[in-house]
Amino acid sequence: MQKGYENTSMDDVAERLGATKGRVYHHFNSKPELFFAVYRRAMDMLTQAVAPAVSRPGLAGDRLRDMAQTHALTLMESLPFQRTAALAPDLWRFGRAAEHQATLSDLIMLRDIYEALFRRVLEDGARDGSLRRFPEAALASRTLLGALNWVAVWYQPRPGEGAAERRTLAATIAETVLSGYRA
Amino acid sequence: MQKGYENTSMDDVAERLGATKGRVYHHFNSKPELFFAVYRRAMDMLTQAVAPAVSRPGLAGDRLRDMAQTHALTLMESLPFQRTAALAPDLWRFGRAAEHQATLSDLIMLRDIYEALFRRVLEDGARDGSLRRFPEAALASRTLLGALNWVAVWYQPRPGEGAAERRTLAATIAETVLSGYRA
DNA sequence: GTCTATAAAGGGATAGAC
DNA sequence: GTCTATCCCTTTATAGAC
Repeated sequence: MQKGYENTSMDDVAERLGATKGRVYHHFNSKPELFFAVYRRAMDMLTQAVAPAVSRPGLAGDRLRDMAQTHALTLMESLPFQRTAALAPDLWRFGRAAEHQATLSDLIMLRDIYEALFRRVLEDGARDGSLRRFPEAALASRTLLGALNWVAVWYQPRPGEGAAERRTLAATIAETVLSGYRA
Repeated sequence: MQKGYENTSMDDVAERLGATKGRVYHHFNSKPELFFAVYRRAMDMLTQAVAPAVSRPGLAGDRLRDMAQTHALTLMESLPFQRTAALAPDLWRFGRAAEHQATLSDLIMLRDIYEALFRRVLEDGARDGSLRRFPEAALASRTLLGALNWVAVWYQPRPGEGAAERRTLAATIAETVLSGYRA
């Protein structure tokens, strides 16, 4: 999170653990695999937090607001994982080595599945009338997730900030994005 | 744009030019300075394209829509610069070396000034009634720019796409973001 | 499971010829 | 202004002791 993937050496990782590289390499075969584990966990946390709202009964507009709010909140509460993942949106840059292809496809699938949750609710909303009807749901879900994911980059906990403040912030973000900027 | 900053060697850059490193180093003192030049040009293109709409007469809501649309269009039409810049939002990761501090502060200032253009119009809109009133204009401008900048990551020209299609896409994006997702 | 020591490779940067 | 040749450091990864 602090220096980015490329500028963090395995020695840096070990030092943070108060150990040496041997320990790290005992648990992770390579530096990319360590990153992949971080990325996967970031996605897992998001999916587990957000999925319940997808299929809950009620208007799609309300579900989408809950999803957006939960997404923002989860970013804030697992920031080291989420910022690391958010700063590497170009996952394919690892793709040169054939050994990583399978893992990469898997992670990209996780991300696609996650984005599809939002697309689905957007489409639900077009049907039940609680959300606008977009010519391309993919475009709408991308701008929505773009606004939300950017939180992982700029968010920094304020001194003394607690869970309640974070929830309020997440709610404000969700409300802003869902309702737009026009009066 | 293709491999990211860290995974692109100076030899790669030279090869793309059909030359060798000597040529590159004749024009840029170091790899970071080459990146800084790319980043600066990306910001300059955005600022020059968007600034006119900021102080134009008319409702802030209309100006903000033009700004958003122009921003998205500029991202698409100068994608190699913009994606490179967008994939390095954590500029401070270059900051270890004292020699770069001045340049970095300068670039971060450019980015802040640019974001301030959006904040200013958001505040204009709160006054003239064409935009919502936000408790924190900074938060609103960030989610707005998050949605827009994400375009630089996912956008890929479609086969045969022309300037007209791009303008339409940019307009749709701006409209989506400004008006929100609710019906 | 963790350490020390070291191998092996890559890539940023420079010197000097042309 | 560009090229060739090379230096040198960083960093990934492994071997083998404990």
